[in-house]
Amino acid sequence: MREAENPQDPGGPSAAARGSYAKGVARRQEILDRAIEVFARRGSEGTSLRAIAREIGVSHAALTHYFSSREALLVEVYREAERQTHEHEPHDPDISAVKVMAASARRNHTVPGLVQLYSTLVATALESGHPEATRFATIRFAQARANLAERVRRNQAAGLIRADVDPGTVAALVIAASDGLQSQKLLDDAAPQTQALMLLESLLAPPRAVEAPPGLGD
Amino acid sequence: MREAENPQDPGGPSAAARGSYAKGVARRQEILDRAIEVFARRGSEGTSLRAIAREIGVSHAALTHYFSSREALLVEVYREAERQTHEHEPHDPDISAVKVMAASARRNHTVPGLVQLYSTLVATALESGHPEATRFATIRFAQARANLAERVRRNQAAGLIRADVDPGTVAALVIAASDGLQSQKLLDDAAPQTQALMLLESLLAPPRAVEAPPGLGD
DNA sequence: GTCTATACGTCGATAGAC
DNA sequence: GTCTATCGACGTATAGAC
Repeated sequence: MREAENPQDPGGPSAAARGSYAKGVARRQEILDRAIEVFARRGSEGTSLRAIAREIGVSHAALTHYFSSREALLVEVYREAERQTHEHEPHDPDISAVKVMAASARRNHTVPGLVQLYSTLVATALESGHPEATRFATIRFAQARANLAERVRRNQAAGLIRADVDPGTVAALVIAASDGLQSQKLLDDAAPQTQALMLLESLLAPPRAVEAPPGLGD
Repeated sequence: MREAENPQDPGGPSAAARGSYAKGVARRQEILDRAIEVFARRGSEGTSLRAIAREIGVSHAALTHYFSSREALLVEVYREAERQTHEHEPHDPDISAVKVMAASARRNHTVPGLVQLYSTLVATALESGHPEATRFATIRFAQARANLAERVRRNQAAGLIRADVDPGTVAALVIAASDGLQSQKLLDDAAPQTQALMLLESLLAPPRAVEAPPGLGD
């Protein structure tokens, strides 16, 4: 998803392997880590390039040496924060698609500012003229749908999800529900986020498990 | 989903609140109408206070005479645009909750920039320090959930929706799915927005209609 | 390669003249 | 009621120090 078109955008692991950028990569990583803290601590008041730089103790211009724009930095901050919270994840291939998204939502909720940042990035991506956010969100949705659809197929083979639904459609629905519920929950803590996801899970279960006692259906 | 609680006032200046300045109210409405056009025509490049004012032909300071802040103007523009697209709506009380949201989504999609504006407002509302956007989004979600839950109850009484699901939870799920799918669709026109909503509709239908051939179940 | 200093144009908000 | 003027903060761009 990234290409190293210029020296300030190492992106991939190959940049570190080159050796001469080792310090720069480390510094870049440090900036990212500090930026995540700033986001968590200051929320929407820490999102400006100058505010982040101020808290880190460098000039705002220095940040543009490592990130091509504020938007690119925001995208990287989100990616890194999410990577860190997801990295010690058990990934059982037979957990249901809804449960995977619910667990992801629960983890995201533990990082202050992360859901807000995600929401901002998606909103930015919808506007024209913001190629970095747009690329981020487009790729993210495409990957999420593909991964989740594959999981739905496995779930169907395992009898966890009814067989008469299209995996790609289920994936889009589950992602939309999870995203939308996270926003509702943030605005109103009483919003039934978990219940709604559990409801979706039960609706997607094979019919006999939900509505008829065993031995009657077939 | 829609409400017409107070079309000309929330957060607004004293002119509208006092009600005695008919010309001021008319001017305010004119500004709103022109602003909607600007949004549709210029998208994300027309959202600044100064850009809107430039297109309308006044100074940006003039806009702050009618709207307490850019954010308040944006909220009013969204409300007004939605009101205009929803106003000749048939509102059959027995249309399913999902169909209502699907129809709303379809209408919103016909107004350029409207979904983007909504997404921006919600993202802004999630950040602290933006009381006008936060109030807008909070009220909107609360009202939408209440209205939709009531509709779900009617749908259940009419046998359109299975009786063993909680109306409030269904409402939150349907709203989240609809919102999330609109974003996905805007980023990738191939996203199965309609199919996913139809899938949700069918999953919410009473079980016997979906999963067992007649004469077997009961 | 890393970073500071500086400048440019735009932004939302506000004060005060007419 | 609307303007002009001005403020501080923003993202971006560039020159050049080390």
